[in-house]
Amino acid sequence: MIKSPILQSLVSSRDDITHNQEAVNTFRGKEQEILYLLKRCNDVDEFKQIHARFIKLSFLCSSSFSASSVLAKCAHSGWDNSMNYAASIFRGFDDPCTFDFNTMIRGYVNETCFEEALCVYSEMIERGIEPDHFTYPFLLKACTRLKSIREGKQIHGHVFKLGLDDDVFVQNSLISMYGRCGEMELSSAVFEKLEFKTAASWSSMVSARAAMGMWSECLMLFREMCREKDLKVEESGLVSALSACANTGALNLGRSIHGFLLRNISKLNIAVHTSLVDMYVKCGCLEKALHIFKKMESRNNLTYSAMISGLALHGEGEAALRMFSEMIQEGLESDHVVYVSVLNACSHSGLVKEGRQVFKEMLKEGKVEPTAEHYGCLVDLLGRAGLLEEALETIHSMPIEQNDVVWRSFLSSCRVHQNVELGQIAARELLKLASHNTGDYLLISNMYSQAGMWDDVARARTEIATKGLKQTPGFSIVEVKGKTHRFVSQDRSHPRCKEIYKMLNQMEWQLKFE
DNA sequence: TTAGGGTTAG
Repeated sequence: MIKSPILQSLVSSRDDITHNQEAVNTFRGKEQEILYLLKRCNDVDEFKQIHARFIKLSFLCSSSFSASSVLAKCAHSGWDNSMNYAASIFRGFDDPCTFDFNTMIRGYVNETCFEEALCVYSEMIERGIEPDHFTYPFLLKACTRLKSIREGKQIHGHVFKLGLDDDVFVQNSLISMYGRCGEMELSSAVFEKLEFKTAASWSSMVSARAAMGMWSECLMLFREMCREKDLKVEESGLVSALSACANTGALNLGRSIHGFLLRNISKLNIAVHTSLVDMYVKCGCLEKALHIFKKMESRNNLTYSAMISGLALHGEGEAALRMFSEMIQEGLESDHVVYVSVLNACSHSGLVKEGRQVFKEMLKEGKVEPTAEHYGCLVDLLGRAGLLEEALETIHSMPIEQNDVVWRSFLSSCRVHQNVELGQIAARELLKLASHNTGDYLLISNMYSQAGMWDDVARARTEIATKGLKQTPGFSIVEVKGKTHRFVSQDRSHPRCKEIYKMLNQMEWQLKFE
């Protein structure tokens, strides 16, 4: 029983056709109509049935154009297993053209099957099909995601040989590929050679630095970009810059970008809003972040995880849990990042019961596979609350590999709660996993010194010295009234150092009292 | 058919 009107129309067209020239002519006339219907079809089963009819009819006469269109429709549909089906169509082609190879590469990249995309490209080269300027942006994206710099460089060579190195899309893809693979000099070299630097070229440079966590370089480039005349600054570059502001505490610049966005873009999209929320939250303006969040027309998981982790950062664990409930009520499904944010919020607000419950529900639902991050949060939650035995049991119950972070978190809790016996277990496991980490030896040494075990302190310190390890002091940055202040651990160089440490002592005392 | 964007443990 065929319910679909589209299929009914096709069946009647097939019934009319007989194996003669008249039928062929009829089909030729129908071909465009079939392609039109195929393009409009939104359902995988419907597509498969139409495709089956298409095959039956097309042995009479089919243009490679039609076949390529069918393949493209399938490869870019986003349906479940669409690429498997697309591959079966593709394998049926005797002489796939450049467009067909591009379709397959693009399809695989969109489905995050990057290695498959590279394999299709290899086959393309082996079969002597010449790539074009559409091939490389997709392919370079695959290299970027795989961090395959070796393949990326080889492909750059092909681009050069084929004379496609003057295509602006290919150039920008190269900038992005090199930048995100950590090859900043090569990325800049491609950028500097550009005859016309477009908004996307700048954006590729800025966002690659943001993706690598090079926040100050990112902002430097962003400022340079803003000085360019006749350049229409687009949202993507601004989003990366906002991310850099968030991570460096550059509130003033973040505010300016927000102002620029409001003045120049009529309707801000969800990504821009999310980065604004994140920027305000990380720069200390929780209320402003909440205001933007509440005014948003629609929100997704990324928006919620930014807001939930923001609330956690500000010590608002219960509000973070309420936000999580709202997200579920809004019909969104929690993903692994949101769970990390929620568990983290519980951990930092001492919400042990709630955190346990969230973790239990996550396992019960089974939609999100627990990762080391989730276990890390749970161990941290239990450890901070002094439930060291339960934290240790949690580590032992992990169905995945225990990593250094989990043991470090547990060790830290053992130190805080002065349990040297369990701390020694953690220290042993940690040193097995991550050697040459100065911070770990210091953590171990501090634990022993608190317990007055001076021989063990000396052993840990000797270990640091004999291994020649050096510790980079940690720091935090805050911007107050347009001025950036950096607080480096143990730093005494500030002119008002005495007052700062007096205030810190006072705060510590008050916290202990509370 | 093509480039560039947001969230996450310790």
